[in-house]
Amino acid sequence: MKKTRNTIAKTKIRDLIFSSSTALSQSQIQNSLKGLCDRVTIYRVLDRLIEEGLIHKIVNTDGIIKFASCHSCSADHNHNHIHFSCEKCKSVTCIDDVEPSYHLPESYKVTEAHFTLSGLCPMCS
Amino acid sequence: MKKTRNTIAKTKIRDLIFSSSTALSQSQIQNSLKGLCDRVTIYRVLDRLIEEGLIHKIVNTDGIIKFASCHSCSADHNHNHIHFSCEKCKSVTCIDDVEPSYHLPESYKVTEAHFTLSGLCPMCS
DNA sequence: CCTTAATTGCAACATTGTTGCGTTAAAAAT
DNA sequence: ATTTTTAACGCAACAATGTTGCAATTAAGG
Repeated sequence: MKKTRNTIAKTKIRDLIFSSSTALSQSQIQNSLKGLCDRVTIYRVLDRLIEEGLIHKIVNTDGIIKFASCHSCSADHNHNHIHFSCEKCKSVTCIDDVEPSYHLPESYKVTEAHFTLSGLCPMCS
Repeated sequence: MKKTRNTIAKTKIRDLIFSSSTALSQSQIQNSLKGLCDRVTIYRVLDRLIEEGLIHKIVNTDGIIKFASCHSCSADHNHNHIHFSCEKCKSVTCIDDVEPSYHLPESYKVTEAHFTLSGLCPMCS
């Protein structure tokens, strides 16, 4: 595959996501960077970080897209863990090591599970 | 609360959603209506139908927002059922009567569960 | 039929995300 | 250390989705 380069923007964005306890949206990242790079660059860097398997994309219950680091899933790269979305502070957190269970009619072929619980996080409750 | 009126647009949109086996997006509805009303009106009608408890909003795994009728949940109005999102035909279906199970640290207060499985639907597999 | 306020259309705007293209700058090669 | 290659960048433009204000329309009750 293509070679990738380590640029200032990429390093900063990766560090931001990895040091955050909650998932970050593109706009949150943009605000943190305070003009370090163009808006478009952030989108492209995020795409690359996903391709490289360093972060994953989360679609929140309100439709807002967030990005979080892959730590627990680095081995088999499984994103089927639970996400928690706080209705008050809007934070999105990956709850590792808790896999949801379900059952479905045979006729469906499941490849991925997206499971988000919403309510109040420990900070807000 | 405010009184609501039955308009042509509202009736048509409600019928569309109720007669569909899968959840519909705003753009799908707009295409079906073929200029019956303005784009803005569709958004406002959808908001009203949600307020009235006739339909519910689903955020799909790709971030696209869809709307489906409330049938099984009319009694206690519970939307904590599973949704299935087909990766091929992009259809979103409510799987009724199947509630997912999970467990979470005590410190979280859960009010809603959003559970979507993606893969291939019976038609596409 | 008349009244009133819920609903609509239109224009304008905001946000989010994408694409093309010429320029810049990592990182390998010399 | 300098040159070369091309990944990555900034900028402008565009597209899709959703929201808001306001004047005009119209459903529904009296």
